[in-house]
Amino acid sequence: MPRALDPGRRAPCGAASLPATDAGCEEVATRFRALSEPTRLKILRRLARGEASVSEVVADVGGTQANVSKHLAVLLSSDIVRRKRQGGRTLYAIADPALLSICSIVGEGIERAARVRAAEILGMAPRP
Amino acid sequence: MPRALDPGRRAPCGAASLPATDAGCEEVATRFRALSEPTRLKILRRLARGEASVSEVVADVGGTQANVSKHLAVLLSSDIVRRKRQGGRTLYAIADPALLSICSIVGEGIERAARVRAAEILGMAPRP
DNA sequence: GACATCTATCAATATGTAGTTATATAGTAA
DNA sequence: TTACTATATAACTACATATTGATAGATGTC
Repeated sequence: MPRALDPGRRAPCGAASLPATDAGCEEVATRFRALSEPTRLKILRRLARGEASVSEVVADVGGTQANVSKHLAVLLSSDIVRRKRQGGRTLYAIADPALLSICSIVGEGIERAARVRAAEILGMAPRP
Repeated sequence: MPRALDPGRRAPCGAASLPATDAGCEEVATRFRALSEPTRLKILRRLARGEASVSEVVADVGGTQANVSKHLAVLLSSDIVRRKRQGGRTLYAIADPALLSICSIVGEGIERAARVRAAEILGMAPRP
């Protein structure tokens, strides 16, 4: 049984938290791993503008068709994108709009960390 | 110059979105990669309960001290945790509370996908 | 039918990284 | 000083995966 039925169970309190179980940690880690490749983020950036076929993604992202197709398969198996056949083509689209919020939060965190680091370099708070 | 000053630039519209530049994609991917290991999520789950020394994290997460220390170094280099020396120990703490929201969103997405998959298995909509 | 296009997958290589063991470094206590 | 504890790092193995090229399968067109 490769997938648990209660993969993302979290702490009972209403606040945001990390997965409470080890199995939940593994499921969440798997999804983060799907988002941990620059090429896949570029693919998602293209799909954020609307559903697209594989060749359209290739034209936008670059690289070989085989590589893009495999990355799309990874995103599909993680339920990050969905696909449907349209004639001879396969149209991919983002399945979970919450992904965009996630990437925004991460981007903001990077900006904040960069500001902190810049302030340290400028002498406001020397590194311990 | 290993780090850009504007790593997470996003689209001008107020809505959440993916990084606009390729460099931004790589920075965001690096941070997602730091979150893509179950052991590191377990470490963060421990740190979410409060700052802790390396040996305390080892006692909670398991594994060898060397491995936990290396994972903490990965989280530190991604600005996900911060550390300070206290006598002979090193105390680690979560640097960016937004991480908890991110993990919650991912966990909810997994739950939603599991519900959809369960509904498909129960015959409501056979897989294409 | 033959042919072209689009997509998925296979095989092979190269790179990255998690884990272990052993060791080095730093701080504390005697 | 020596001894002990806590943490970081180096060397190594093993495994996962990103990438490419070749190819197979499916669909549409002639």
